[in-house]
Amino acid sequence: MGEPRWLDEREAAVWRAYLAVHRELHGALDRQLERDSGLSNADYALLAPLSEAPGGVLRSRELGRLVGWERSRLSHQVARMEKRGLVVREECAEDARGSMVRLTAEGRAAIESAAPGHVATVRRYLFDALSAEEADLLGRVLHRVLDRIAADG
Amino acid sequence: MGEPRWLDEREAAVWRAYLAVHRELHGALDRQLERDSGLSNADYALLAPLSEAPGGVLRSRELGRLVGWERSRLSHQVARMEKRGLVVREECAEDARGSMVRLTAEGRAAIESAAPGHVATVRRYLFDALSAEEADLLGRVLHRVLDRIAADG
DNA sequence: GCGTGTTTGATGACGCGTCAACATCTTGCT
DNA sequence: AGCAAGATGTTGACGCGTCATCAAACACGC
Repeated sequence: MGEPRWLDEREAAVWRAYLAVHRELHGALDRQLERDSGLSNADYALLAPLSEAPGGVLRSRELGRLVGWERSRLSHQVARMEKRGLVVREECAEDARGSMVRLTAEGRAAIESAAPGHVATVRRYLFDALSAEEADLLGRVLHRVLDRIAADG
Repeated sequence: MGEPRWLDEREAAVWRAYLAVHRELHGALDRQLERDSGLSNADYALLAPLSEAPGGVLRSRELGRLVGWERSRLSHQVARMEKRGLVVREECAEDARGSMVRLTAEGRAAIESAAPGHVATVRRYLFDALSAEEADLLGRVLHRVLDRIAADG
């Protein structure tokens, strides 16, 4: 870390644009979800995999793996959602340490009412702005970045 | 919003990769800053423009404009940073409503010690993974997305 | 001058996210 | 069996971010 290579003007502009997109897109999605169905991004992130799981039930660990969250974050979010009746926690039969997270009828109704608008927003702001080739390239670049971060640990 | 066009598998994969990059990159930068200099991403975001401003002073409104934050967020963050001695708030001479945010010596020392490692991390995880052409394309795509979001309001 | 509407900023409440500490259970080694 | 080590989840504290609300001060028309 002796002599850093600073970002040149092009790179700095890309970085600022990335930060701005992060901020604006996250904000827009959050506002759209909240307005249309009273859900947050965090709610949606958990409801989506739960709604696709057989029976609407997932082991907590598996849910965490699917969304890429650590245990504490997941536990807090599930606690908030349980308080609002979107999910319930149940004991895990195979492993007494574990806990199962089950979608309630209310939770399923919420995700089903929220999904179309959410997807439409992602499409309008992101994919409608990209050609198919650009989307593919973006995907490749993103995976490359993920690999580099994962390689460090 | 009657019949939504769902994301196809390629698009869904790109979207998941975007969310993952967002999560991992933000986390990696946050950990690196915290470890190396006791700063957070939010601290860094404010210290950077302040350190480049003449005299290390900026009007609150201007600082908010530079980082793209709303007033409340900025006010909270400046309050936290003032408590830790990184900045001080002063009255604004030209406009009695306003407030000036001034970098302290401690704040300047913090940003100067943090910057090389922060830039190195951004470079290692993002720009070292991209060719120059890819970085340019990414910049164009990001600006297009920003324009679409801004167009909606 | 005097209202009226706008701009600037601060604050409290609440949800989100991380870290450290903890409790409990499983696994595997001896 | 017994014990150490690891896995799974929860909790409390604290920083981050948004929204709604408030207060103070400017701007502008009258």
